[in-house]
Amino acid sequence: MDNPLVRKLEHGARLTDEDRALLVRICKQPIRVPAYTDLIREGDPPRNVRLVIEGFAGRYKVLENGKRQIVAFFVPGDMCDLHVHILGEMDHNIGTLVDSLIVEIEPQQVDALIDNPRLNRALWWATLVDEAILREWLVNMGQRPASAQMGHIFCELLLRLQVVGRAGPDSFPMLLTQQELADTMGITPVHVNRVIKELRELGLVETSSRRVRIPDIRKLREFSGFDPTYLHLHNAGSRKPAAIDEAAVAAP
Amino acid sequence: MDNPLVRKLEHGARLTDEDRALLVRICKQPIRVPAYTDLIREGDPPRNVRLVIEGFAGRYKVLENGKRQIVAFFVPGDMCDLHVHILGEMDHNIGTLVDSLIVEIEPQQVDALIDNPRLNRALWWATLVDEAILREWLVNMGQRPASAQMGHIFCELLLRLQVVGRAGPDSFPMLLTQQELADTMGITPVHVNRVIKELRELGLVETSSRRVRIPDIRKLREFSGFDPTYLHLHNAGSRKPAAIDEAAVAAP
DNA sequence: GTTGCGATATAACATAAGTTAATTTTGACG
DNA sequence: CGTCAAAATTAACTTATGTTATATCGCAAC
Repeated sequence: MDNPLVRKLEHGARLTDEDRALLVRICKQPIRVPAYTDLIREGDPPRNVRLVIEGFAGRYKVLENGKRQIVAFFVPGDMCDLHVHILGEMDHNIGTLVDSLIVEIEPQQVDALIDNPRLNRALWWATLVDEAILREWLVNMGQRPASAQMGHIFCELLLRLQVVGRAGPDSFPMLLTQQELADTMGITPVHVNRVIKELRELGLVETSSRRVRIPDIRKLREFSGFDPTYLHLHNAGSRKPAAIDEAAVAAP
Repeated sequence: MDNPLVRKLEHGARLTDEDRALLVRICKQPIRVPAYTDLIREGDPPRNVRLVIEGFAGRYKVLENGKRQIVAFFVPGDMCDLHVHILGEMDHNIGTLVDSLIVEIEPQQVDALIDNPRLNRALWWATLVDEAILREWLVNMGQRPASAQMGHIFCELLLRLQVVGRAGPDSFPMLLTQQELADTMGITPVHVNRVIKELRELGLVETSSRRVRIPDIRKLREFSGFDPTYLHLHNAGSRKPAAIDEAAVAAP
């Protein structure tokens, strides 16, 4: 089972084979979307729900002065709010950051999902985790120096990508440019570069081409103040899927 | 009708008199809670849902080094996540910031709410708006200088308090200390003070004791980049309650 | 393999915000 | 009305991050 949506939602509820089959059915026929393509823009009426199958996308807002803030990442298995249609107007953009495979979920498919109590629970879990991530990003920006903030983002990405089988035990593909990391962290690209250099010199991360390796996740977690509790991967209502490096999720 | 929950949710869905009566019934017998009292702590299993009737509360996280980040305000009419119980463990604290009146909502009351389609829609609306506020705070911290960030927070508070009838046409009670504003903005209290001084000198805000007055909301909005769209107060599925100063919500 | 361009890297300098430490104001209480 | 502690204010100095500019790298297209 390599469906990222199934892999992710296993953490939110105990699913049956039928539940999984329904999820897999929904992921049929993803659309190929090039990098830097907006799926939906600020001001639009919310259309279909989008799900990332492969690739990388982000939510972002652009200010009057042209500055951009990325407020969330979408990795495989992540979808935008199931209930956006309740809001009359998008207040932010969602766009791909790399070439991606995207599924459009139609309203009646959404209904099929939320009419299923286990899937409904799993989807609520995903919503609550998305909010928790937003809160943690706020803590990250508000209280941590840029170096720790950078390390924290790397820890989070490693774990989230491991959950859906898109990362190795100590490394993950880094498809974002330093400019995009800067727009995520609220700092300049020059400073992103300085800070990555610092992490490299401290032996906390290694960067080869398009990949980040974390030789000792415990050290980087300590350095960054990363506590994975907020990702709620050890949820009571779920089984505990394997394939996540235990050091990455262990209680501090 | 002075029930803040009803006033708020009118913006999320068209309610019937019965819906309102149910909401009012739920708000019976609030508990008096002194300032600086935690309602729930990080690590706790989520208990009852909490609703603020009067006063002011906040969500916050505390770091190892003692630093605190406030990640959300609760004004009258705001409640914490209806479905927290899905998560096994709180990943943040919720506590009062001033003397408050709080309602504890029991699970069967929560069920009564979400079994009502209009209220369910209104509560989903509130959830989505809470997320939108988090995103806007992230933009605020990441991309705006502290002075604009401060102004933005004042604009948001004025509007949110007006919605529930707790603010005048151009002013609202400021019950937070500068330390608390600092913990919200991710800056030091000294800098909060500098920045408020700047806003005062620019004629953008006036502070008398325990109150913020905004003589020209248009100017402060412009200065702060505040666009109230993210609060989704002009929602298609709702009526448009009066009592909000139109300059505060008007499209930019 | 060369070319070209975006991404990364680095340097030198500028500034917003942090730190520490007084001083003054405010408001609760006797 | 006077006392006191917490909050607000201000000053002087330090530092993290921003700005601008230039140089190098890496990879895709030829």
